[in-house]
Amino acid sequence: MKELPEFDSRAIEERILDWWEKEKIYKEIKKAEPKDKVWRFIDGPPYTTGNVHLGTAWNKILKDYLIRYKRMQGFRVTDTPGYDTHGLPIEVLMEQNLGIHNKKEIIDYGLEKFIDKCREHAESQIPKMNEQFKRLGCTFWNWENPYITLKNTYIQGIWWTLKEAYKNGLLYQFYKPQNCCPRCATALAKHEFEYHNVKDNAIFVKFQSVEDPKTFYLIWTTTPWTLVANTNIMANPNNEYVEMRVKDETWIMGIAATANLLQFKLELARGEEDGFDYGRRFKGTELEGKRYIHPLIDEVPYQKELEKQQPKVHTIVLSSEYVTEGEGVGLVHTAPGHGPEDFEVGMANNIPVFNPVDMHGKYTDEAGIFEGKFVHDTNEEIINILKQKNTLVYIDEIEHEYAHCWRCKSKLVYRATRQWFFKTTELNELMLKENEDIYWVPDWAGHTNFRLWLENLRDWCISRQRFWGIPLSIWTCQNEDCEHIRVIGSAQELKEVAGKCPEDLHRPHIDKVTWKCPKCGDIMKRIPDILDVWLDSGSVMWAAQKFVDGKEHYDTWVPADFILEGKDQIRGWFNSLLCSAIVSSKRKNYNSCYMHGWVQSHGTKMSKSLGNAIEPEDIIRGEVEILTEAQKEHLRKLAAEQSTSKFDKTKKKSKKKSKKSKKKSKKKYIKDNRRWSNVKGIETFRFFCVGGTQAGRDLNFDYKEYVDTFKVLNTFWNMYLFAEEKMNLNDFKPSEVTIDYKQLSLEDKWVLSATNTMIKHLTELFDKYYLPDIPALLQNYILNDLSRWYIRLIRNKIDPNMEDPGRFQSLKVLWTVLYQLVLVMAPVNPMLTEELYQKMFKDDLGKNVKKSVHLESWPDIKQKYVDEKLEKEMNFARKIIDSIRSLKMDHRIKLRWPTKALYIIPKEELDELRFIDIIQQKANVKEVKILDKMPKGKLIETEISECKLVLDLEDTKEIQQDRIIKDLLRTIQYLRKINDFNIEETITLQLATEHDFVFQALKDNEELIATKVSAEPLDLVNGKIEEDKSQIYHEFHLCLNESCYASVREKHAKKIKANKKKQCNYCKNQITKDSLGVIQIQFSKNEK
RNA sequence: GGAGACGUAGCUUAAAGAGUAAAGCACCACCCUGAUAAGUUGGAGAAUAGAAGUUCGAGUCUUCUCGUCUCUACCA
Repeated sequence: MKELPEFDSRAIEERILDWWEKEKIYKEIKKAEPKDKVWRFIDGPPYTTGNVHLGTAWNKILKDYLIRYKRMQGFRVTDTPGYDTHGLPIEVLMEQNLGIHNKKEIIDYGLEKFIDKCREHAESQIPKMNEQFKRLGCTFWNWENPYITLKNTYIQGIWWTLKEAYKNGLLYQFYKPQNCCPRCATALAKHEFEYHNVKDNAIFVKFQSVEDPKTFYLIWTTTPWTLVANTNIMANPNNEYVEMRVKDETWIMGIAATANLLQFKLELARGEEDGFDYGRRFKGTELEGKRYIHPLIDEVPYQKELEKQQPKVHTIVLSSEYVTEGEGVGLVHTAPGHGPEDFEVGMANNIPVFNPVDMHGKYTDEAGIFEGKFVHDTNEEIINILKQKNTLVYIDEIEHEYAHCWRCKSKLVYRATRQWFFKTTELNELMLKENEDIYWVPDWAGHTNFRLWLENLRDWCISRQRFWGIPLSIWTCQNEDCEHIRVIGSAQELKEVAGKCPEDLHRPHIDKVTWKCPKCGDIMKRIPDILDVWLDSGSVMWAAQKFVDGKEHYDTWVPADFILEGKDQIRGWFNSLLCSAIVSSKRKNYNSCYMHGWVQSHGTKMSKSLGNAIEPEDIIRGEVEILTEAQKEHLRKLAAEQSTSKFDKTKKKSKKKSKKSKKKSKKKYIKDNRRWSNVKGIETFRFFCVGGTQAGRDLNFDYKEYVDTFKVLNTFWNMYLFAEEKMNLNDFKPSEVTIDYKQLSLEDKWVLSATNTMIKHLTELFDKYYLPDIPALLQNYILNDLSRWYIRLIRNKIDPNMEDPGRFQSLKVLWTVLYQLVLVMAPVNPMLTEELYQKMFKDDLGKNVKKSVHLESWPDIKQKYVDEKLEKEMNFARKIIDSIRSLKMDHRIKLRWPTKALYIIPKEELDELRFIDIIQQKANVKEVKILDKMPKGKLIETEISECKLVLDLEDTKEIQQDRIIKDLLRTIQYLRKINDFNIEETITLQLATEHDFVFQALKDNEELIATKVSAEPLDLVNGKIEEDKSQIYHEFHLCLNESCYASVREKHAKKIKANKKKQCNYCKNQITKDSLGVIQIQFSKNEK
């Protein structure tokens, strides 16, 4: 057994991490893992941002728990971490770095150069992140060989998905409106939308009737720019419409909308000449086929072309589905190029899809005078034109949620484009069915949240018009009439078909691969699109599985036993995983799934712009900002403001405010640095973050709570320090003592039982993946069962001076339970437990010893030690002790003062009471008796549910002496302590008193005193001594009334000496100068 | 617009099925203490966001209101 260091978590962690590295422990772990028994875990790949924030840390730590646990349970664990490397985030970052603003500039810069930059960036972030993850204690992962989505092998795995989906008839191309990001110039899928509140102008416009120039149709829109592409008006065949007289015109609108628009918005009076009147009412069906004049027909000449192409253009069409009564004006402006519903109705009526907007959100030449303008900037111009034409009826301001790009936060534009889709709607039922079979923690994550998401799933748009991503392996014939399509499933296949395949499968190299169409002889070219990044990680199950049977062979993939991610992955990874698996293989690819929430700080989301982000390094360095309640409140307000103002340019004031507060909160400070200066390192966070919240809920990183956790680990560590010290003092050799169960004391038996029970519960929690309950269970065991109870019980016994014959058995039991605890704590706190294992246990484990605690197995539950009855009895004993302490306190009897007897009077039959000794010791009574009726005497009593508890306060000489000696001992110990005497240092002690009874008490307990305070020699004086200034001198006072002998506190003694009256706490009599006894204490340190 | 939540002491969280509203931290007092930034006992502190209903009985079930959050949408 080696000496343990003081608890400095950070220093210990760093030393252990080095040691693991140096000793190559990970290699040994992999070597020791079995071949067959596999626990298949798949890591959801974080994006290569280069920075591991607290949420990512939490995520990895939770995973690390289970990896370590399952390993101890004898599984081979798939521990390959992953990195997501493709997609817009890096492209956007590279654009910023290069000072580029759009796609065209990227092409000008050079596609190859740009993609190389992206790759370079992604690859450069990985080693950084590896190190950050390792520092969290997530060390024994396959960091040297993570799966990375940009690798060729990985890309081929995705190609396999595409090919399988195509074979299954689930990959198709379609032309329809999609939300597109104008800045990134690509289509986006629905999991890439971010909704934010924006203010827009909503306008009421009147469309002139062709049949009657004084008749107008009223429509309402929040996106004036889509009027350019308007082709129709929709009416609900079942709704009621009305011909309103408005001044000298006839306006046609839904009856439900009239009052709102005319009376309240336009403030017209009913019946007045310049007001309005109700006219003929009729059903929507009557409106079908009515022609109107497009309000921008002069500005957008192409509209005339459309009319020629299809006479139904610029007429009213019917839709009962998409026109509701309550909203707008009952007639709906329809632009099939700019809205899915418009598109659908357009298709049903054979209306051409007019989309005069390009990928960048700019009007094309088909938009006439608007050509080249950005759509969101054109709203105002269009409004002005409409005003001039006198067709604008009213402008309203409306606040609504609008979709933005998840990456660059641009407002999206709905426009028709040709995209590739997975036909996930067709497989919806299968997905729901497969989802039912997934074991979710918490249950509602899967069976409510994810189910709802799946129920609303639409076809997945997988194509993106970007550069940095996996190229779609789809080649089409350039001859438009031919329509030949070839989907490629691997590099090998490409080589066979095209005769060549580039080294690097990314763009632009892959774009150069072409071949002759086998059907028509024209050229087969790859479509220029790349894939939605989400498909990258969705295919990990087979794409990361590089070789099976020595070659790429994807369709043998095995579902993951377990995955674990945050709640944002409902729409993200959980979704893309299941979709990819169903589309390619029609089965699910994960069997159980744990979902956690987000890390919050001070009740709000952590964000850099709010200045409340806490990084793992802050925690490791112990520099976490503590906010006052007022500051927290301010933060919450700020967060609320920011979420609305971010996308609303009108609120500039609040932005300024937030800058100010940023400055304020940037200053990191620690409240009472001295007190918490040890709260450093990551182990406290590892313990805290799992139990900090329930599964699926957000983790509120509250500093106080976090520090609370530190106290648990501090006690945990000190417990080992204490045990190690006692074992060494006793010259105890664990390997030389075997536990003889029959010989054990009851408390030893109890702690063995309690330990095994705890391990049993713990194992159940781990197996059910109820992670958040784990720390609470450990904490309760560490604090309540070991530190505050068992160790206290055996403290006297294992004191080497007491030479108790049972002490070696107890020490062995202590050693055993502490060893078990190290094992079960190893997944939670891998570094601290490693230190303990190395220093305290390794030398005594004999031939079973392992090089590292992480090569050990999870402890078996020793059923022979489990004694439920004993545990119950102990609980009962503790209950009695608590009640007695409370009773003594009520009567101002110090616990230190012994009492003659405790009588237990049962209400009904009691179970056996085997812990009489412990009750006697802890309640400090001379004897415990079980009686069936109240005895007589000087008694006080209390009651618990099982029995009556009675204390007999009758004094004996022994009790009186004890009252003096116990308090005296404590006083001397205290004096030693405050004067910085070490435990092993001895003193020369003089005790003097003039009072005979007190002197006799000292005399009778001479040996005890000498031992307890290490006095060699001890000199007892029956009389007075002179104070020696060179020594430590103290006067101990006591009450001499009626043989009370209770100690009197120093401040009270002073008052009594000054002739003030004071009542004795114990005997309640007045103490005067005469009845105040004194013991003079004088001592000095002995030279060695 | 739709859906899912959430609101319990100053703070952080508990309370299957309806049955006296817990615990930890913080606070106050007393006690204890030679492993412990530890511990004991007690105190103070919540009409469980508000209102109504069902019930012998509601933090728990129902409805509404207020507040907070998340997800989602074809807001024309």
